Amino acid sequence: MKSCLSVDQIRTMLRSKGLQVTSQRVALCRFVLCEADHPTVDTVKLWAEENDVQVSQATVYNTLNMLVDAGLMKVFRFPHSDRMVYDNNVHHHHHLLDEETNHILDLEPGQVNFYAGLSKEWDISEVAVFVRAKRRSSKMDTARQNI
Amino acid sequence: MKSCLSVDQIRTMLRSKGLQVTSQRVALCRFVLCEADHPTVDTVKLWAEENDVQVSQATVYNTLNMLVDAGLMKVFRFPHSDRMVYDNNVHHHHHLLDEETNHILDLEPGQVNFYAGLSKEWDISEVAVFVRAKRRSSKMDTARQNI
DNA sequence: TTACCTGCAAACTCTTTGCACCGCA
DNA sequence: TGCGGTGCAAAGAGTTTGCAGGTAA
Repeated sequence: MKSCLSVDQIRTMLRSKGLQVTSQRVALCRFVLCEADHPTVDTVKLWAEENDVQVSQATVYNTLNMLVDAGLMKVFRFPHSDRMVYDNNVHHHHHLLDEETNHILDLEPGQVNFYAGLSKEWDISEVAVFVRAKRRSSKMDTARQNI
Repeated sequence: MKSCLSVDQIRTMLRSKGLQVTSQRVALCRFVLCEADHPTVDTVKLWAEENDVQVSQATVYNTLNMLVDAGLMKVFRFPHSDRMVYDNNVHHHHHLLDEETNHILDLEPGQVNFYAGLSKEWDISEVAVFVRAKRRSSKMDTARQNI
């Protein structure tokens, strides 16, 4: 999760991308670029209602998709859900689903080592790894698994 | 892709799962369990129309979901599409999307080696790997990549 | 002032469900 | 004949779009 951005930083960021600054956009950006963790449209709409940010569902969709188009967020469709999931981590990474809380955690590429025995005729452009797991204890270590 | 099943084999298979045998089910099973390659409901409905198999869209959905419930197929939701994708390979495996044809190919677990540097507190229950790739030549070899 | 953003509602897409009819056993 | 499968249509869920009015620059 990124450290929180000020309103001015958000305004500057939007302008630098050629996007108009509106109160709804600033409010949503502060939430989805800083506070929120893999939000869906529902999460964002609910947050807005609870924080007296007046915004319609359509504007939530439009704003999130605008941020994706501007390269400030990514959007994913995961196997466990039929909702679009937005992510303020725009770098290449993978995902882990905590099966108990249904929360998504980012896995940095360095945490995942992958070897594909593919024919060289295949030019891999992207690999997406989605791990489902449950927490069991707190010992730090690494685990090797064949999948 | 499995070798094709006879009508009698399909009837026997359905009965052994306690499922009633109907002409629509036999026809759809022959297609989705043998011929079809990662079909969606649309693919199946289109095939039915082109092959004079009279079946409604609802029955296609119901039949495919019945086969999934019976353990004869799996269903996936992939990142590149908002459609359910059905698969007659019910064993654990991964997927490769041919970005040019949009076809899905199965990757057997042995083709994919995966090492996750997770804390031991995580008990991994499933790993799904989704590879996007383009074909480039025909030399057989293996490729190592960090993801 | 003008371009474009917002809110609302309706449209759209994909999937599921309800119900009368029909077919398998 | 009876259970349950089928077809049709409608309902649901999630997302996108069209348009009138409002706001930023």
